[in-house]
Amino acid sequence: MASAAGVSISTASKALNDTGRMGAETRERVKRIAGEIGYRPNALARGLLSKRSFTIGLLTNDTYGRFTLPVMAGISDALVDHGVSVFLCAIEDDPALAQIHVDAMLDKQVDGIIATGKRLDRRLPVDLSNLHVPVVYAFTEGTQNSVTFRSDDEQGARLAVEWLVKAGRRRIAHLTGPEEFFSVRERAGAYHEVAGHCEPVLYGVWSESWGHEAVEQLWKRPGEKPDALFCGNDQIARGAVDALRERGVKVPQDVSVIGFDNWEIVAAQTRPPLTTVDMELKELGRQAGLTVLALAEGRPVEPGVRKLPCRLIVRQSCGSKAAGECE
Amino acid sequence: MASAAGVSISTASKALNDTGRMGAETRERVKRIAGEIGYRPNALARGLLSKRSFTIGLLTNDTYGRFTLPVMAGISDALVDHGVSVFLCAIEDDPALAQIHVDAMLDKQVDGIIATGKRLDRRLPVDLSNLHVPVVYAFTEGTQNSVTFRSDDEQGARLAVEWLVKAGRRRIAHLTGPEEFFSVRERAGAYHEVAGHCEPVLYGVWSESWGHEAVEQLWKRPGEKPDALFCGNDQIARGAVDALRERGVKVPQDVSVIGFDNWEIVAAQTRPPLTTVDMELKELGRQAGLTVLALAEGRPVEPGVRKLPCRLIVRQSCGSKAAGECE
DNA sequence: CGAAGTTGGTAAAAGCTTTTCTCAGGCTAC
DNA sequence: GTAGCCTGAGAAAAGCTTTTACCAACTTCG
Repeated sequence: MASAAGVSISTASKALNDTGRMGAETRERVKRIAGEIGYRPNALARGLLSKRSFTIGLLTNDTYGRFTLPVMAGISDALVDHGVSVFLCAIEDDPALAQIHVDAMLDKQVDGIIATGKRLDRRLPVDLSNLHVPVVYAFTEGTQNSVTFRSDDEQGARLAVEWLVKAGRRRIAHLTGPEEFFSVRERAGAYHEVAGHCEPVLYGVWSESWGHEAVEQLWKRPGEKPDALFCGNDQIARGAVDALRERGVKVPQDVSVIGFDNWEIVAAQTRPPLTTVDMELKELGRQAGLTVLALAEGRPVEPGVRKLPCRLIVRQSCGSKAAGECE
Repeated sequence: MASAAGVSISTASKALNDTGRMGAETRERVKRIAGEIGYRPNALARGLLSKRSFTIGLLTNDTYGRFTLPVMAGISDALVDHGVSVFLCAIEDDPALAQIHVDAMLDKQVDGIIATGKRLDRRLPVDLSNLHVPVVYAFTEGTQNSVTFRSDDEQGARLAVEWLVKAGRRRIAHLTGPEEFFSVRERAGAYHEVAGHCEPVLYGVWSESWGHEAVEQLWKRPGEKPDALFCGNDQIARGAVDALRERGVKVPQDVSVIGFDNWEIVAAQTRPPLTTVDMELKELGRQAGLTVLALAEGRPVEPGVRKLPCRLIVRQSCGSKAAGECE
């Protein structure tokens, strides 16, 4: 114990926390000795008293970590300065497992829970609505009166299509995932608003092979071919780019392609590298982290859904305006 | 408090923990009431006394999560039954950040730490050798007298090359990553042992474009072309397969290709899907978790490096023996 | 010089469990 | 009938911090 090294016991606490009255010299001495012997207060004991464990839980059903990892990075980034550590709990759509993890976190007196997933329109398989700790939802559907952070897919899609239009493209097709996904419908809606109904929307699945196949379908049709493809995610875009290359269609000279997600492993390795929409998941995580912290500290937070803007990542699959490759 | 509902205070503890002497009827009653009011003991208070927090830390510098996520899944899988939760700390090769996370974990009295990374021959940028909690290394280089789990890359490579040989391939080339990687040298060594020195080893970088370029190099050379490629990872393999397709070389009919890592997003989306070597990282995580738990409980564990066997995942890029496609 | 205020520090309680000790009452046995 | 034992349950301590209350000594002022 640090106090043994110094002179007292409760004085040590006050010295280290800069509270209470005491001689400046005593305070300094205690601090110095504490530093020398590497004293660090026991967070368990502290938490027992303060009702704050400086710990939060991150619950996710995203096994691949495609969405969870950036969110986690943002949370951790925002909270490490506040001394908060994060329990990561991967529940694989298994309600029983989810409940076990939630119980374990509550037992450990987490200050709050962030729920995240892989889909904006699905709930985690566990009810978090009546916990006595704050819950924030990020990239998953929240409950009534909760705080939910999500990407603004409509704005992201608009960004992409407007970029294509500005580049002079007029026959912009949209290849995307299953229509039952909320974000698919949102992105398609924005696409229609900006591009009109000149080209069809092709719904499919989230895979490269679907992107490949969709291009086959489009190019087999009679009449003019699209001069741009806005794809629902990077995998579809990659499949599309591969299919175009095999057909001898040049990207970006003949056709511009834009993806969605900015999943580097896919987007950056495509030839040419994909221009794509980044959902800024790290920023989303950062805000979710700060919000759950605010709630844990009792600061008021307005409930509701916060849409965070996406950002266009320009690579070579579309060419840059500056370089004039899109023209 | 549960005791208020029941009759006493310390009796409640004994009832719930099945310790001490007391009437069977009392014990049952306390348990029943505890269940009814949903009483759950405070893990902080319990940990303060027992010196066990039922919490461990996972330290990683693998930002993508390619290696960390499966390891984490294994750890969590093994430890959730024991009531242990996991702090995930992503340090990005930043010693200061790493130290902050380690300190935070120690403050929170973690029962142990698992260090993991993205490379077998690199240390994390923080010294964990003299902590007063057990440390286990998984997929990263450990310290003297530590327990380290790693994949048996030699055995994995042998598995792959033997499979090619059994399939009748004789001119097996090896495209791989930078020679300074320990696992690259180990895999190349095993390759040489099994395949002889019939074909060269092409060292490069861990990217698709290198796989692509390596195939160009090989096929530009005069003389017979390889009839199989053993690639250092799935990305290289994917680049190679793409290059072969563009040259009109059929996979797996003309050339068999095997990758390494079984990174599903790459391996399964390649056309044809890649046969590849899986390092069984989840199992590795499971064992690391059980080991750190054993150490935390004071059970003796032999120090040293444990190599875990890899497994061959057969997809279509090599054809299966059974289907006779490799012949 | 005595009363009031200031200063520097300690003692104690609280937070929640678990474990050990103690105690009161009922029982057995001599 | 009483000494000793067993049983069931409560009291208390420990684990580590923080906070509040308190106390002794010293200073200041009338």
